[in-house]
Amino acid sequence: MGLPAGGGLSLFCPGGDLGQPPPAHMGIPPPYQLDSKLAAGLARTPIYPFPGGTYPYPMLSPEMSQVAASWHTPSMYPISSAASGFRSPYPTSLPISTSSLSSELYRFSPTLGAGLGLGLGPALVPPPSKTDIFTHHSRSQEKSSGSSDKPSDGTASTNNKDQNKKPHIKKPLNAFMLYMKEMRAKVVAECTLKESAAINQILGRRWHALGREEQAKYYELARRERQLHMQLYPDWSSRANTQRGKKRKRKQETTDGGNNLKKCRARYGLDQQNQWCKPCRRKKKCVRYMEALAAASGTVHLQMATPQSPCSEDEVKLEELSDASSDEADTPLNSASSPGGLSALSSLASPASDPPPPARNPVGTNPRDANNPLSVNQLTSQSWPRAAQARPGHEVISVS
DNA sequence: GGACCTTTGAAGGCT
DNA sequence: AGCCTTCAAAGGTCC
Repeated sequence: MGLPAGGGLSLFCPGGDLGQPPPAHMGIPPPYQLDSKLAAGLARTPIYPFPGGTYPYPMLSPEMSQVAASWHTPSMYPISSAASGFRSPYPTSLPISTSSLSSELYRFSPTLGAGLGLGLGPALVPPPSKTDIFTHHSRSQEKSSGSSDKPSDGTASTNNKDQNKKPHIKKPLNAFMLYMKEMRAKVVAECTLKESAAINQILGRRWHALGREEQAKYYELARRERQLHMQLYPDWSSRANTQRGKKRKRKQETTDGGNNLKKCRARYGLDQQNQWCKPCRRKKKCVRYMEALAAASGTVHLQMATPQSPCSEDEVKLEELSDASSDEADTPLNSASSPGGLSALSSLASPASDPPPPARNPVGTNPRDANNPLSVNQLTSQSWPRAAQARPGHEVISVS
């Protein structure tokens, strides 16, 4: 990678000195610093030409808010009808007390967001899209429930059908999902990107670049989302979704130890597809990774790097990972300029699935990271969190 | 038609 | 208690 490793670019999460830390559940990360590698990674991807790796457009710009607000007038969000085209997250045929819940249905109400002082209400209620036109359960539900035949039709009949079929009640959106929904269109428009995977990477970075206050808004919205969801579906639990017979993803069905991650993509990124193995180019199982797994033979010795700083530890981890992959490819993962490296770094610098307390230690100094002896799974999971997520079998990176 | 990718966060299960 | 897994959204891509 010919990218400058340095550049002196460091990204600081603003708002580090906010007087009122958000609730622990909000998972607001502490001010984090991305090292030069990550900075380079942020700036690297030619398909995401953000100057300096940062997104040049402000969050929730007035135009955006106005445009978004114009999408929904109060009449557009009848709770009992999705015929307006607004994508209701909840089956509209449910007995919802609009009087009691109207203030809670911020996703249905353009005013609640503003009432919260969040300025996000409109953004959470984007105009209907082709897949977004019917319900919160636009895709998988339509797929699973077969209700996609007439998504834009009146909801009453369709919902009755869904009710008969015990419609799939989706999880409430978390803060990041809300943020994604709001910002995706902008990113798509500005980057002329359409692939969600790439867009989500950008959104993930931008999410971390958000200030605490900005993130707090989304956490608050997510919290209300959950509250509303609980009110609407008191008996619902996320487990119900997993038990509804919904088809598991293929990667989870595989019995290859869950080690079917597309490693080349993660390691080399979209801009280095020439480094990918052939199966990866065809979105198949990564043979390199499978070979590495076979070579690893299940014994791994990942030594915990002495965390001098989050960045240095990230670098060490990346070097370890690059060492682990050195037998698979010529280009190690030391530049962090690939989405994989960036992903790893970005995830390392993120609260990820471990929402930190407001005063959470930086990655690597977190008691969970340093004080506790890390298992291989832990370390690999931290190094490649999403990869670990996609690997039920907890793939092991051989470093020894 | 469905899985996959990719992101973060929430929740539940498991150890 | 802590870790792990799954699923939320999105749309292009591949099989």
